[in-house]
Amino acid sequence: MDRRQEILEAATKSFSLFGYKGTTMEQVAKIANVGKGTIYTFFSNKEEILKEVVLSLIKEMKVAMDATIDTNKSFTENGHSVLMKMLEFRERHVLFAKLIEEEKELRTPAVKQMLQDIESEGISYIASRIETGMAKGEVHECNPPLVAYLLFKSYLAFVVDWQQIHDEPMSEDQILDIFKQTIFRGLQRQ
Amino acid sequence: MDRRQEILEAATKSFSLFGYKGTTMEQVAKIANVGKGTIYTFFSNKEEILKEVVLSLIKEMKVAMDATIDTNKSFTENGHSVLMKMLEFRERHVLFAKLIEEEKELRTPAVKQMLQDIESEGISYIASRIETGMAKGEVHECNPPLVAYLLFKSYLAFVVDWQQIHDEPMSEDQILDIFKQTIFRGLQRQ
DNA sequence: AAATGACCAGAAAACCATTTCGGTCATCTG
DNA sequence: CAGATGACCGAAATGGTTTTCTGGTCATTT
Repeated sequence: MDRRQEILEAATKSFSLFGYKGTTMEQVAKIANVGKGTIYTFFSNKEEILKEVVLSLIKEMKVAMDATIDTNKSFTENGHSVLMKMLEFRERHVLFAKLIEEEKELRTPAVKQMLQDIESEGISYIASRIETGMAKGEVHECNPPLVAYLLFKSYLAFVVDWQQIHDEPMSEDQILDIFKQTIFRGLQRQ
Repeated sequence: MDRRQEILEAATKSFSLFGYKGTTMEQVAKIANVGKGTIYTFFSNKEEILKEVVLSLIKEMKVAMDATIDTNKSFTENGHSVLMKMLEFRERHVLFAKLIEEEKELRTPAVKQMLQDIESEGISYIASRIETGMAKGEVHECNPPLVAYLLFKSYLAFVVDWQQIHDEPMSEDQILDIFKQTIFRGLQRQ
């Protein structure tokens, strides 16, 4: 198998297990069964590896979001599902969750940047959903990236922030309700 | 003038200047022109002083929000003004800004708690506005605390988070637009 | 009776010796 | 001789020890 790929997989494993900071190049080399120097013939530095690993992560996330979309369902239903899937992915995907933890605890700048990139990709995805909704006439004229940003941050607030203050997490039904009563109702045409 | 009040004012000054952690009891005593021991005849400990100081801060914030409300204006207009005022207060009020900075940099637990309390008071205030809007029939039936939470978090996202990624802050007009097109439209009756 | 500041114990800071790690490159090997 | 390797380097992180600082107390003073 090609060495470049082996290194990427080794790095993914190690990042998932020990985080970015907690991963040493020696460690990656050992898992990938290559010498440390070999890594540097494929990648210019540790951060480049993280970038590439995160690129796959983003692809995975998009696949997961694509899978939730049902063309027969309404914009609201699909929008809700996609946003919930994105946030589920956030906490279930081992590497993703590890990076979030690391950003919170260690504040590793490289990790912060990566998380922003992932977030921004997620928001773009939502924006494209809004655009198709607009094209279909299901959704009012609006600025899709802004509305996508609003939706993402709002969902994040209810799914993630909420349970950090209140004892129990909000149920998905409750979340759907509140958004149907507010943002989705505002977006819906007529 | 009464010593208790002097101590509170001294503490407010010092907290504003040096933050909670950066303030020593000796410092407060000196500014208040009392002996250190005297402080403990009025307050059981440092944290109690912070709590009391924050109580005034909350009062100030409520006064500022009350002042923006114009009973002739619509729910949307008032809601927007109140939320913007709250966020303006957040960054303009010296002590408030200092506490936010301290929470971000030092993560002082006592400060985190205080900020949560302030936030929760702000949200309650919005919730009460929504209730009166509902009573007037201007706003759809809904769960005011949840909607208030949504509004607060969304405004925070556009006012605070936005400019941490994008180069320039979003203009108030843009913010009003996006909310008119989404949440406020969803809330508005007919 | 109220105020005070010297005092104490534990927390934080400062210091520094030692280790670790990302990245390089002279050497090796197939 | 092209590609792989790991010993090596300087910078950064770690950890352990000493010193300083600070919240809170309380015997003494006013």
